[in-house]
Amino acid sequence: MLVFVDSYKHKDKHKDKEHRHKDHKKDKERERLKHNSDHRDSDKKHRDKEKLKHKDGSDKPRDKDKYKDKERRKEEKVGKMTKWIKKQRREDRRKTMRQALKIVFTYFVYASACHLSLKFSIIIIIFLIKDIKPKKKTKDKKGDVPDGKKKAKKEPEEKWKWWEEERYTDGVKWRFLEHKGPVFAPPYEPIPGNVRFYYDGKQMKLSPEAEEVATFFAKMLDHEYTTKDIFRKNFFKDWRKEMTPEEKAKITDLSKCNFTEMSVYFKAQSEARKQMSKDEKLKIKEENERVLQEYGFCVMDNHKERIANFRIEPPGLFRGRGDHPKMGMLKRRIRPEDVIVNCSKDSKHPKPPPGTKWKEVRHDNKVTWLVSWNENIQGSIKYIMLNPSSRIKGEKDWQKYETARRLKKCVDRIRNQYREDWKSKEMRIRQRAVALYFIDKLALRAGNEKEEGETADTVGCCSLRVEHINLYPEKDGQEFVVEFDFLGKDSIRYYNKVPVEKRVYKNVQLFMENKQPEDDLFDRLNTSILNKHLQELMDGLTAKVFRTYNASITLQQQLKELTNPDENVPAKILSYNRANRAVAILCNHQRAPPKTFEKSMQTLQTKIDAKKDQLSDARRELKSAKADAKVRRDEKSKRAVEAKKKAVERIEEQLMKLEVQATDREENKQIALGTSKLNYLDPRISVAWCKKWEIPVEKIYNKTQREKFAWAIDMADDDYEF
DNA sequence: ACAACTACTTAGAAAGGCTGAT
DNA sequence: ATCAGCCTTTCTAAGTAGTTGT
Repeated sequence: MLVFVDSYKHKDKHKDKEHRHKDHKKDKERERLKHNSDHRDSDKKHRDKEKLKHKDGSDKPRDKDKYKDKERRKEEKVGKMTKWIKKQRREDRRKTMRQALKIVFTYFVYASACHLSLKFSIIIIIFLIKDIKPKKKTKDKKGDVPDGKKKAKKEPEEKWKWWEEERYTDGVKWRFLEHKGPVFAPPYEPIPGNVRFYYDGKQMKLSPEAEEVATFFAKMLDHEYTTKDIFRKNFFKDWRKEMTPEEKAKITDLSKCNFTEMSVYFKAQSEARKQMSKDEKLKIKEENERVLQEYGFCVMDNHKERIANFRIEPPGLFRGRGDHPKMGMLKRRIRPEDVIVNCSKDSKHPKPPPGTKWKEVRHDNKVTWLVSWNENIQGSIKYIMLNPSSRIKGEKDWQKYETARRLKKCVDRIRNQYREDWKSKEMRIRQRAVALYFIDKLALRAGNEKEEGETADTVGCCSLRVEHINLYPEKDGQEFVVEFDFLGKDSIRYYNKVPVEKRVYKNVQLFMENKQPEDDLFDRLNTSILNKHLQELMDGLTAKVFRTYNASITLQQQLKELTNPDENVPAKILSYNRANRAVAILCNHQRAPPKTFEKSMQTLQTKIDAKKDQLSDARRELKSAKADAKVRRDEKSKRAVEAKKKAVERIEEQLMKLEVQATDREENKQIALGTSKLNYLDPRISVAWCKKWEIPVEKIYNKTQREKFAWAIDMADDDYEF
């Protein structure tokens, strides 16, 4: 909670903006509440309470220019907004009119065909038209949506700026929560009779239960998973559990099972799906949209918020990452009876599908999830939660970066501290200090201990084993080199050779003494000891804060270093990507090189070559035009020279762009930028950079990312310092 | 002190779908 | 109109870290 005191101080200069904004907003709120007058009394009470909370804050003198500038920007915005709203209303009226005309027309066609009387017709028409408008109103009421959201498919007229409101401080996550519950996986559709399964060369009809599990395997037949022993063993064991006694008796060897017809059938199905007509595709799209509108949103504290994963995971075969001991196991189908629903007491509770019951309905506002269920592979709990653009996720994200910024203020002290601790008499303190040094310097993850045999064998810092490191007194001209080679999260390999300080080197040497390769390097340390220590050094400090801090500070430094003010926009963006890349490398965010990488690189090179040819042609033409102009000395040839010059410049620029693109892509071959961008880089750094160099923020963040980082885009100025 | 449980963030792969070239 | 190639979205596994119970 203390975290926010800080951030609020920082926000002082935004405050006047907030106030003006709020008045405007209040009016809107009032209007909306009028519309929703029948919507839950208690809810309204909360809102009133909330409103009271927001009234505090004082006006402090501040930088005049900035103030003016902001005001101007805001006015522009508001002006645009009203224009937009008006336009929407106009369009709505037109739409209504068109709708009415259509109904009348349709009716008349029908009426004349049926020879109905005019009087009767008029009554009917009046009735029909009357129905157009009220219908909309009921819709608005129901969804608790600021109107315009549904009518206009584009952006709703004004996004809720939750970051300008006060937060809950008492561990309460919400006061009101209403949703429709999860969407369940569609029931199993048996395959047609002509798609057969063979056991030991003979056709065999499977019971629906066994057949369903067989199809899971058949769908994965092309994947190398299905060739792995553990996968096959786990699958077969779980499959047999679904078989009838007869099937069980007969099917005893997986290698005698022939799933090819099923596999071919599913491939044909997906092919057919691709070949569907536009109309059919549109229909599916519309249906998906309908489901999204119904189940994809919830109401949390008076605001409609997007849900991240409203669909319950369908049954299938578990696919772990890396060498997972449980790969191939059957992930069972989740039924309403497995599901716990969380919502507020005074909300309209979601209904379980007809004839079913929820496992439980609870009203716990100390948590953020809407739905949970137990998963059968690891025995863990799965949740349905909100989208990253939601208040509840955004606040937390913002808070995360504020904690990292607080670390920035005391990181020197902490670094000095752990350097001191390398000399400690106590082994546990030295281990702690060395581990922390690695976490800080190399951005390693904390490394919780894991239950053996339950998951793939991966490690983080605290769980490193002797076998994961090698020591070299000297390597490649550097002294005291530690070589790391281990599998980290998602079984991604971490390989790095780092020269370290002598003291660290000696310590590691000592930690490794008299140990087997499979022994823990830090035998006196675990994540909870480390985090407890960190907590003492700074409120809210944990191991992962170092990753966030180092990632963000690296981005900021790299941007300062790499951005060349004289370069054009694409070149600046390349610099941004390079800064981003430096972070991704630090955090070891890797990806499998795209399957089409070589090819796409080649086509790009072809394009570059073609562009080069084009450029030399253009240059030649320019030369001859110049020569021509020298001889002729008339207006026309002069103009021709100018035109050629322009053409050359244009082509030069295009070539530049392509070359930049090629460099960017090549450097990005095995590196994934997305993860750091989404989870480690304070978005305000990027936003500030964009503003400073007048780069449209869309060049850096796509639509989803802009939604997630709306708070940062709104509040960061060009001079923001992490 | 620790193990087990819970809640939430971080992660890469795969699927989906858009777009510009042909 | 089609299709490849790319970016976006979805999916859900795999982490971190706090809490609870023994």
